[in-house]
Amino acid sequence: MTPDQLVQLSKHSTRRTVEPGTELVGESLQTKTYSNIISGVVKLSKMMADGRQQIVGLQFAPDFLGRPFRKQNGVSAEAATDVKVCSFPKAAIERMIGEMPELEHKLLEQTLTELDEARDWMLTLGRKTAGEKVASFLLLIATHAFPDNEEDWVTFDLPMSRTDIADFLGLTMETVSRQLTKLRKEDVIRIVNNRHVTVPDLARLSDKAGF
Amino acid sequence: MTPDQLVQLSKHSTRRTVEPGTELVGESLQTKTYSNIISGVVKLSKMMADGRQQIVGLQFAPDFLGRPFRKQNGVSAEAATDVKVCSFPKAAIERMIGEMPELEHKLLEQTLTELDEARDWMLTLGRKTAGEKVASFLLLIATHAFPDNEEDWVTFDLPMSRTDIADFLGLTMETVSRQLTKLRKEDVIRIVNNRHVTVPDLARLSDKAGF
DNA sequence: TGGTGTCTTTGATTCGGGTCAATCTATTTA
DNA sequence: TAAATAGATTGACCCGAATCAAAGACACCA
Repeated sequence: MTPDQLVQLSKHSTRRTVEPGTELVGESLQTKTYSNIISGVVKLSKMMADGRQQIVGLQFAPDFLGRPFRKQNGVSAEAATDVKVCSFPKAAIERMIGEMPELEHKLLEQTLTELDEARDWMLTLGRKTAGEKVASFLLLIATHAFPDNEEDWVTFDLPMSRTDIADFLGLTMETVSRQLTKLRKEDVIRIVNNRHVTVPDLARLSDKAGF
Repeated sequence: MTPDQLVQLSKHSTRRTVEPGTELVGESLQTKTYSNIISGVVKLSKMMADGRQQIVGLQFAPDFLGRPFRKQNGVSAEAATDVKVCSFPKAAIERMIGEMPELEHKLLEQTLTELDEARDWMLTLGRKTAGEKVASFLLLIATHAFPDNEEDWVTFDLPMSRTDIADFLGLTMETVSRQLTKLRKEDVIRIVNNRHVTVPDLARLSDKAGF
């Protein structure tokens, strides 16, 4: 959004910081607010009746969180890391959208981006091997953590646990762990402290991801 | 869209009917037009360098086809059945969107619907078994073919081949065939002529799909 | 200092779906 | 009517990832 729009919005806004695991949008509960992510990572997930879970998207700052004009379609949003959000009442947003067409346009742009990302991920889920999936995940985090990184290497913290990664990739925890070990042994990545990852050569990781 | 909007659009439109297999939006080629699907089914797919393919969405009448304000993100669109489309030049649409905010709103609505469907499918791809995947596919076609069917049974034609179904479900042709046979033996479905399917009890199919 | 719980890694085994190959069924063509 | 072709089914076997189980690593706290 433009600074102008943000100023307008901030009049009705409340800020808060939440811990990993906090439910931001309940699966069925009617949320009365929309939010902007200031910092941190939010995971969107769906669950089957028997408990099988699939993470269907990750949202990074400065994404918008919430569904104007829609009930939530069985998706729940939960903080993956510490997350700072800025929330406004549903009514305020919907009124503002009516007044400012650009706002709706921005929303369309973000939704189209999310749709593209969802479809990319469908290819990953449906057609890639476990090794390619894990590499794809690392690449996704690497590029989103530093969107305009120009170097051929990166270093970053994984925003989630092995179990969450598995739920994002349609694998088990054990398989994720084994594939990470494999990438580590091939020196495609280095890991310290289970969470901190260094990728010395992004092109090599990209190869492993199937591109 | 409203009849009014459609009349406006039709002034610049051209209609055509294409055969199954026709490429409607090339993966990289800059398409100059947007289209409305009048009838038929269009499949959207992504392909990896080595030929692995994933169908990432199906579009039915009266969906809109094309990406305003966007380059195509490596997705190609191809007629699955005979398809009637109504196309307009890119410039005409983008001008009209500027003039009529409702049009952009409609577009946002459709995009949100597609996003929900994509995320539902991610759960199917990532977490369901082969049997559940095939049942989910049949259910998807059944509900889209007759969106406001009130009966507990349906009968319809599959809009695509076993290979296409496999590419949609992240399976092989052979596995799709085996699972269809299994459902047939359990009398969850009946198939004549490879394409024509009857579902005598939608609730039972729904169970098989994992709901 | 040691204990407790959580997360991760590693190992052994199993199994669902893939691969390869043969057969069947329809439709088209001669 | 037969031959050719394309799509679908079925069978035998194999492999990648799941499952089950144990051990390691680390933080937190008594």
